[in-house]
Amino acid sequence: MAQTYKRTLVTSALPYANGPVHIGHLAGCYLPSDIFVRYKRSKGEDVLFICGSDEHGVPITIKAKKEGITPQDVVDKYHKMMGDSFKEFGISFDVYSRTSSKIHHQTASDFFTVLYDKGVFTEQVTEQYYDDEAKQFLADRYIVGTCPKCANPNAYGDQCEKCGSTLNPTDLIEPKSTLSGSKPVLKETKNWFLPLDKLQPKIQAYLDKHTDWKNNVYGQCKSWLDSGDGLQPRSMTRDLDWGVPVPVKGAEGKVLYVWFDAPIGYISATKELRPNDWELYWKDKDTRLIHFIGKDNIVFHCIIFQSMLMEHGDFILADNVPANEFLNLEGDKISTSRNWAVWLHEYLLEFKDKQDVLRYTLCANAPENKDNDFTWKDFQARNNNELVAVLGNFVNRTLVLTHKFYNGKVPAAERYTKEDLIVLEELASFPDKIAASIEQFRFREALGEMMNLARLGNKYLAETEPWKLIKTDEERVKTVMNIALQISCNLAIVCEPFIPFTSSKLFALLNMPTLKWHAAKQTSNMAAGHQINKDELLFAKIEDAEVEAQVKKLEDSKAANTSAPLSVQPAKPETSFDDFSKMDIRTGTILEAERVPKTDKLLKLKIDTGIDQRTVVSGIAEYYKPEDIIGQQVSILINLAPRKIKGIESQGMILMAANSKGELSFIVPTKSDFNNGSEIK
RNA sequence: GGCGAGGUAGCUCAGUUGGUUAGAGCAUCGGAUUCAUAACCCGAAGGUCAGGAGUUCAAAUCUCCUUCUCGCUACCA
Repeated sequence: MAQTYKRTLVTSALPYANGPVHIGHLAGCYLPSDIFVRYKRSKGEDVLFICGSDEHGVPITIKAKKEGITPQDVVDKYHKMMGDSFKEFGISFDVYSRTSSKIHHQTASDFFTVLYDKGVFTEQVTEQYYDDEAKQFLADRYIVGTCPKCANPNAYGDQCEKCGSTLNPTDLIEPKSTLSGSKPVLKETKNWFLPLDKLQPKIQAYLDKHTDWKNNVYGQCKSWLDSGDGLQPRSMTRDLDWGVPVPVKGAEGKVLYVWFDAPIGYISATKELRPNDWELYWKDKDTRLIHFIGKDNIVFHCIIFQSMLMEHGDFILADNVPANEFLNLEGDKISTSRNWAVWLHEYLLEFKDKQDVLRYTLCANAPENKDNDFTWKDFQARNNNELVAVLGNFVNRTLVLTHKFYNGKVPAAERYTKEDLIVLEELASFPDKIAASIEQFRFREALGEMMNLARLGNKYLAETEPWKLIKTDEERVKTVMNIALQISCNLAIVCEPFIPFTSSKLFALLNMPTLKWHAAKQTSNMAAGHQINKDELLFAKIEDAEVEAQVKKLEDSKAANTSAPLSVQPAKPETSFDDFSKMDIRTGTILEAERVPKTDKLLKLKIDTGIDQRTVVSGIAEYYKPEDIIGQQVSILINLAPRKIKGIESQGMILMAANSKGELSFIVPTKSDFNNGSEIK
C-alpha cells in the first residue's frame, strides 16, 4: 500500500458485443472507472483508460446464426452502438478498441505462444460432441437437448435457461446440433489447459498481498481457492471457428477461450493507443494496474488473468480490482431477455442532455458494497432535491445576484471577516476530502462531499444575506459575492469527474477556462473584474409524469412477458413406435419419502410399482414436501438403468409434467381403479 | 448442503484497531426567510444496530447458534 507509482493503467471490463449498454453496466464499472480516471487526469497524473468490445465467444455466433448474418456483422453493430453510448455519457476512454482487430489477434496469439513455449499448458484429450454433417466440434451452446431436470427440450449444453441448472453437454437427453440438426457424436479432441490447480499456491500468495481489496472481491476469490478441491485446470482453447486461432500445429479449427482472449484485449488496446511506449504501462513496476469490473467477472480478472500474467512473466499484476455488485431495477434483476432494463440509447431519447442526471443518480446509488436498486422515483428525487435544489440552486442564486448587483462582473474581495476566513478554509479543504474518497474507490462518499460544497455555498448565502446587506453595506457584499463566485468556480472543478457535462456548462457560465484539480484548493480563481456570462439553469426539474411514463414502460414490458402464453416447446424429432414401446412405464404409489441429506432438490422415495417396491431418487423437493406425498400415486419408468445419486441407487424415474417455468407436477390416472403396476402406453 | 457477501432510522447508505447520549443524505413535522427552479437556511422527531446466547469494566463492532436476501457451487435420469 505504501508503494508509490509513476503512472496508472485503468481498465474497464470489456463489454460483450451482443447487446446495447444499460444502466447496470454503467453503474457497475464504467462510471466508477470514469470518475477515477477523470479525477486522476485533473490532478495531472499519468493515467490511461482502456476499454473495448469483447467480440468473440459462442453467444455471438449463435446470435449471428439466428439473425442470418455473420458474427462480424453482429459485433460491428454492437461495437458501434456501445461505443456511441459510452461517448454520449462521457465515459472518457483513451481508447475503445475491439478484440476482433488485427492487433488483438496478434497480441493474443503471441501471448498464447509464450505460455505454450514455456510449457505452462497441460494438454488434455477429451471427448466432445462433433457434428458429422457440419464437420466441426460443437461448443456447449451449439448443442440443444432435453434438460434432464425440467424436461425443457431446448436446454443448451451448458445451461438450461428454463430452470437455470448448469449442465454438461453430455447431460442432455437427445442432444441435437443447432448447426445441422443432426445428432452429434462424441469424438476425441485435444485442448490446452491452464493448470490452475498447480498455480494455486502462487495465486494464494498474490492474494495474500492484497487483503486490502474490497470485501466482496477478496471474499469471492477466497471462496474459489478454499472451496472443495480448490482451483481446477481450465481449458484455454475451444473447438470453434470464431475467435483467435490457436497458434499451434495441429490445432486447426480451434480458437482461444474467450476468457483467455478478452483480458489480453486490454493489452492490445494499449498497444493500439501507444504503439511506441505501451510496455511502460504493462511491464514497468512503477505502473499501477487497476481493473474495474462487475462482480460476475471477479474470478476471471483476479485469478485466471493474473495467473496468465504471472506465467508469462513479463507483465505487472493488478494492484486492485474494485468490483461492484449488481444494480437491480425497480425491485427486479435487470434482464435483457425480459427487456427489464434502462438502455442508455433509449434514455437519451427521453431525457435529452440529461446524461449527468443519470451519472449522478447511478453514482449516488452505486452498488459498491451490495446489490442496489434503481428506481425512477429515486432518480426524480435525486434530480429535484439534490441537483436542482442544492447544486443548481446555489449556482443560480450566485449568478443572478452577481448580475443584479454588478452586471456580471466579479467584485473584489475587500476585507474578509472571521466567518469568511472559516468558509474559505473549508472551501480549500474539499479537494483533499473528495480525493481521499475517490482514491479508496468510495465514489458515493466522494459524490456526497462534492454536494456538501454546494451546501456550504447555500449556507454561506443564507447567513450573509447579501440581498439584504446590499441596502446597508455595499462594500461587504462585494466580498460575500466574490466568495460565492469562488465556491461556484471550485464546484465546477471538483464536480467534473462525476458530472462532466455540468462542469463544462458551469465553466462556460462563469466564462472561465477549464481548471484543474489543484486550482480547487485556491480561493481566488476568479479575478476581480472578470465578466461572467448570462445566468442559465444547470438542471431542470423532472415532473412526476416523466418518471411515471418510465415506470409504465417497464410495467408494460413485464405485462407483455407474463401475459404471453407460457411458451410451449417445439416438438422433438420423430421417433419410432418401437423406441417408445421399449419404455416400461407403470403407475405406482409412494410409500415413503424423505429428504436426501445435504441436497436442496432431492427426495428419496420408496415406490410400490405393483411388481416390487423400489427406491427412487427424484429432484422434486422444491415442489413437494415429503410428508405430503406419502400415498401419492405416480407414473414411473421402471426399466431405466439404475443409477447412483448421492450414494443412493435410484431404480427408476418418476415422470413429471414441467411447465415453462420449470415447475413440476405428478402425472397420474384421473380414474380411481388403476392399481399399482398398470401400464402406461 | 458447502463457500462467499450482506441484514444499522420510512428510503439509500456511513460506522475506522470493541470505549461516553449510534451518524449522513432524502422523505416527514415545526420555525425562519425571499436572492433563488415553492428552491435555500435553522430545528425536531425517527433506530432493543435481523433474532438469541456468550466473552468483556465496555459489543453495531469479537465468538457461537438461528433466521432472511444475493452470488458461486453440489444434487435432478
